[in-house]
Amino acid sequence: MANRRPASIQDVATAADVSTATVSRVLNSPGLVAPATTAKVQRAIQELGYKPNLFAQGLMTRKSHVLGIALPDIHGEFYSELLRGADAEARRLGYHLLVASEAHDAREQEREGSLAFGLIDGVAVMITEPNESLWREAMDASLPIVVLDTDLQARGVDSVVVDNAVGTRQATAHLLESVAPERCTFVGGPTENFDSRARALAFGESLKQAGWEVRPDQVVYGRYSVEWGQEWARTAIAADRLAGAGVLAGNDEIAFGVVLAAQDAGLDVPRQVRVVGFDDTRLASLVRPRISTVRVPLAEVGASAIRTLVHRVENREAPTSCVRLPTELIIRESSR
Amino acid sequence: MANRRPASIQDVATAADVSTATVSRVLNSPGLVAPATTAKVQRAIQELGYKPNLFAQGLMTRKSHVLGIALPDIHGEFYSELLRGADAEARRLGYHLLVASEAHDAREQEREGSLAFGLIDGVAVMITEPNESLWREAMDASLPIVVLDTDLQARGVDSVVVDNAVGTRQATAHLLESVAPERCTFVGGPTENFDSRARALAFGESLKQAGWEVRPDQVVYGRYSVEWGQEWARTAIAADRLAGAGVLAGNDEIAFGVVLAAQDAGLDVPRQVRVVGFDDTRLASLVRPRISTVRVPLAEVGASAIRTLVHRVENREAPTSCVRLPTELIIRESSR
DNA sequence: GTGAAAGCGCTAACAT
DNA sequence: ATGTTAGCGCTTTCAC
Repeated sequence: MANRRPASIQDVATAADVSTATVSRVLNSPGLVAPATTAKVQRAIQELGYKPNLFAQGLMTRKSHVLGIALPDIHGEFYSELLRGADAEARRLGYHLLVASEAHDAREQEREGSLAFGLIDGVAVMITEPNESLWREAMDASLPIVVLDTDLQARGVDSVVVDNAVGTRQATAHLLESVAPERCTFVGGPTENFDSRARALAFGESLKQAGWEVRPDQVVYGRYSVEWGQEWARTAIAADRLAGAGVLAGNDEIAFGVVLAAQDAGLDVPRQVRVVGFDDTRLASLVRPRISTVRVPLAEVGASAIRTLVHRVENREAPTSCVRLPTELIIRESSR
Repeated sequence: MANRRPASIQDVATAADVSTATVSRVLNSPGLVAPATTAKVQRAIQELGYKPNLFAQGLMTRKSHVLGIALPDIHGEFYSELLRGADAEARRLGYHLLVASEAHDAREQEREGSLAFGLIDGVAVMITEPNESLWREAMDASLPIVVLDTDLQARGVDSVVVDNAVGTRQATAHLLESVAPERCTFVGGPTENFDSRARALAFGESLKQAGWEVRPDQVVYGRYSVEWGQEWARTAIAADRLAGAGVLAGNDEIAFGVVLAAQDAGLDVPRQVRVVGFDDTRLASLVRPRISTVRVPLAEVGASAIRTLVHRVENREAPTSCVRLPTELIIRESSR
């Protein structure tokens, strides 16, 4: 408990009766040093409980093995799952993860730099809406960067995106099996949100292919919340347009909101209203009726981001990449 | 874009025609330097876009302003909310957060040290079950540490815990208003889990005060999952013991599982079965019937942990503290 | 009020 | 195969 200053490389060198360079070599380029010496050094390291000082190491190598990840929010199934995937992958690759949710104080960040730039080797930032601030900062710092949710490959930035189109098309087609195109609606999240727009677009195209030109009220935007789903559903009920309708929601929460409102109005799901969500979060499979949804491999998105970032960090000159992750319709009780 | 090596303190000193010491003072002890000089230096800093190198800084000061947080898992409403609170508070206090979920590879960790010890100024670790490994490592590193969910104040470790007893008593009393003590059951999480045990204990005591000595089958342990709730409820139904019963669940997921199983068996909640959950996660207020629950201030737990940790970091000699956060019964539809 | 100089602990040439 | 040495960029005495 009477803890002294931790052992330095010099202490080890002295104890093993070699130079600090040799100790360093044993750690960083084994094979460059004779087996006998290595053994001596290892023993000294063991005995002294030596751990390299990461600051000194970073000062020389300019690497910290810490990666930043900036998310719009850190909360909820969605981000939480993404973060889990990122964390696991980072660990697997020998890196640590520094988190930052942008939500908390937009201006505070501007001032100080939300992530410990200078300390991290690279950063994964999720950009769900047009918003230059953070990634510009990163570019300025010429820090390795990968963006989530936006394809910036053309601008020379590694990207990881979700293939919203495929899943949306599957879901829409599925809805069209039992609902006429003019009775289908996409109830999305925020207008500005990239995913929202991409899903809305694919939804519209699918209807068009089915020979129907979408009316404006068939694609609506709101928020990613249960409340918004309920809100929309209530107005639809008021206009007597929910019974017999098919709904593709922007995420599972919205879908659940629609289900709730429908049930409150005495409408049976799926018999009278068919609902499909998006993301395949836990909520969708927990509630009754279980909600059909377009599965998004959230953990894999996080993992891919980290994998891409690490590759960039260790290989600054590699060509810019864009990983596109698949989505897939999961049919449950809410739509059949 | 043709980014050169970032400006160093030396560059600034040269540009401002002062010594590096002065630049350092301007940054770290303003007031020690003349206004005119300060201005000159500030300008140079501005023009060169100078940012102190955190490694060099850390090497001298032995502080990184990075805090570690180790959670059993990073996923789900519970941890996610806790993490959110921690992140916000850390940012507020000028620190960054390095996350680590212990779940992923117990042995991997052992080898390399899961958190970047040596890089972080302190660590908050959540200990939900007896498990020495991580916190022992931290103690060895004589790193400031705060534990969550376990009161280790007596052992000289700052702690942040939740007052399970109060909420549990409230919940039990509430159940007893409409259910006989012999018909009440606590359906907990893992046996080893500290919260589980504390809640079970308080549950037992409450019944005792109501004049009833709990039977062994009135306190059961399992997992923190919907499935476990269903599982337990099904066996209770099979034994015809669920109708007319009151259930205090170890968390909201278990509670929801019980509700689901009850409904599947044609039992009405709350009329025939009264259910109270724990934690007050989003799930509890989303589903129907809305689930009564004992609210745990998760975000505040995270925030408190960080606050305590920062205090310890900046004040190593302060007396050991234990923050006890209140819990509170929230009555919703599932129990009235 | 400011400068000179000594490290913090490490890695990476360059010698040997 | 190993030792010597020169920094990496910063803070902090100690002089002036």
